[in-house]
Amino acid sequence: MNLNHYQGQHQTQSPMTSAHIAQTMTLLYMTSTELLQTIDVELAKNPALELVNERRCPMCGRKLPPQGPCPICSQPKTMDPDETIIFVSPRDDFYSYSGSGTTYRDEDHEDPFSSTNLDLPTYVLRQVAPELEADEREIAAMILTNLDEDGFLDVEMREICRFHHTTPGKVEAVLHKIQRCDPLGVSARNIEEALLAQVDFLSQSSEVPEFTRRLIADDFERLEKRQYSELAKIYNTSVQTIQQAARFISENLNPFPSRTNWGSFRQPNDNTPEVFHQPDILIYYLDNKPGNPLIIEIITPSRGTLRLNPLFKKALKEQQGENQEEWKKDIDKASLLIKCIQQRNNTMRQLMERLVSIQKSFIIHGDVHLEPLTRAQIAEELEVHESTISRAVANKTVQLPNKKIIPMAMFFDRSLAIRALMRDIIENENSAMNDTDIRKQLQAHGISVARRTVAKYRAMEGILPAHLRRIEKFATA
DNA sequence: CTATGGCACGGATT
DNA sequence: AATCCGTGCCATAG
Repeated sequence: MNLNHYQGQHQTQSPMTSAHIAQTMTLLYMTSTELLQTIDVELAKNPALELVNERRCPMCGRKLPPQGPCPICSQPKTMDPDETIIFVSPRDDFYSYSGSGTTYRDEDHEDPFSSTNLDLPTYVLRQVAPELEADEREIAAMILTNLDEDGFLDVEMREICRFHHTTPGKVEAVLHKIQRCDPLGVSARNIEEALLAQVDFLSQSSEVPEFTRRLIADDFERLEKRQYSELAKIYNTSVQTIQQAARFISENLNPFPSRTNWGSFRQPNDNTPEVFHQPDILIYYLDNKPGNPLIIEIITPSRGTLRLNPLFKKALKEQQGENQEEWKKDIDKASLLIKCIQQRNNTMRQLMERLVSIQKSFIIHGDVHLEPLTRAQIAEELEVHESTISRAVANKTVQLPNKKIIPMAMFFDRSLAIRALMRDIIENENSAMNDTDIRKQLQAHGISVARRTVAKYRAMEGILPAHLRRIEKFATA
């Protein structure tokens, strides 16, 4: 409520312009990682914008200690488990909070933000350089300057060899070392290579399911097409084993590692499995104790507080130079950005407030409890345009109390609950049921879907058809 | 003959 | 306007 004071001031002073709306839309569409990059770019080229080394709560404006969220806004008033606390949290420990570990190595204790100040080639070169001989460094430099926007190698091996008068073997060796840097898999020649680098790294510290490496290396095409039963035959193993590996791959590996910190906006039409590393929103129990109130933390990237540079403003007033027009523009742009970021935070907060209150039991108890919900419904309740909600949801990810990172769009999945229920039914079946039987079971739970739809859901969940399940589950019965 | 997957259509959603 | 999703119809494998 005090928030409205804070925001209202700005809004009444200068009414919405079309530029304002346009920028709010763009910012809303961005994930917190992308927002961070945008702010960095803007800081670099706009002298009117200033980053002061002082953290302030984005909601109430209070000064904050160097670490952590606003102690007032994030403080629950009661310990009532029905209470939820929502706050916008300025964070700079971008790499550590998601806990995924795939893209960040502990070895380099550099300031995590060194990566955002450097460009990708320099950042990677600094990591490998100590391990390389002088001639190898030149090769590494050539490799790193020939990366495409996704961090993939965009030059033929032959060309590198010719240029440096060296053997493919030597280039391979350098390439291999580079690929083991952060972001893991950078400079790969294809997705498979990037994934393999990550598998190798993960298998040092944790268990990786059987066949994972071989699947990526030898049968990536079939894997992408999800031909699990075929693969099972080739590897002479059960379909479950293959599915486990596939699941591991899509949950833990990132086909475009360089996008996590560097890449430009992602293409939504990828058919490659999506992987999420840096959530935009965290949901957890207070003190991580189930039963405690839920905490909703909306991440906004910051290393300090953005504001208009007061010196710059003063200089503008005093000096009547010919640059005045330019400077005026800079100031307008800077204040616009600041305002739009506030608006973005505000919208996200309102959205999450509704979303959590509707889907609370999904968050706590799992997939089966997801309420059917459309973006349009939320838009109506919040009295904003549908497209606003669409943008706010698009590309965002949420970390649930069980540490799973899911796309925010999952809150609007119409069939998730049904599919989860279907899973349950099939897991507890006494004999392999065909799709028609499953349909009947679902109907008993008050859900009526067509037989054909059951088949589709089964396929989505990677569950085998009845006659194959008979063999897998009820062997020779 | 039965169970399932492919294709395509239409309505809902974004 | 574009995309997603549930469904019906039909071919085919078992």
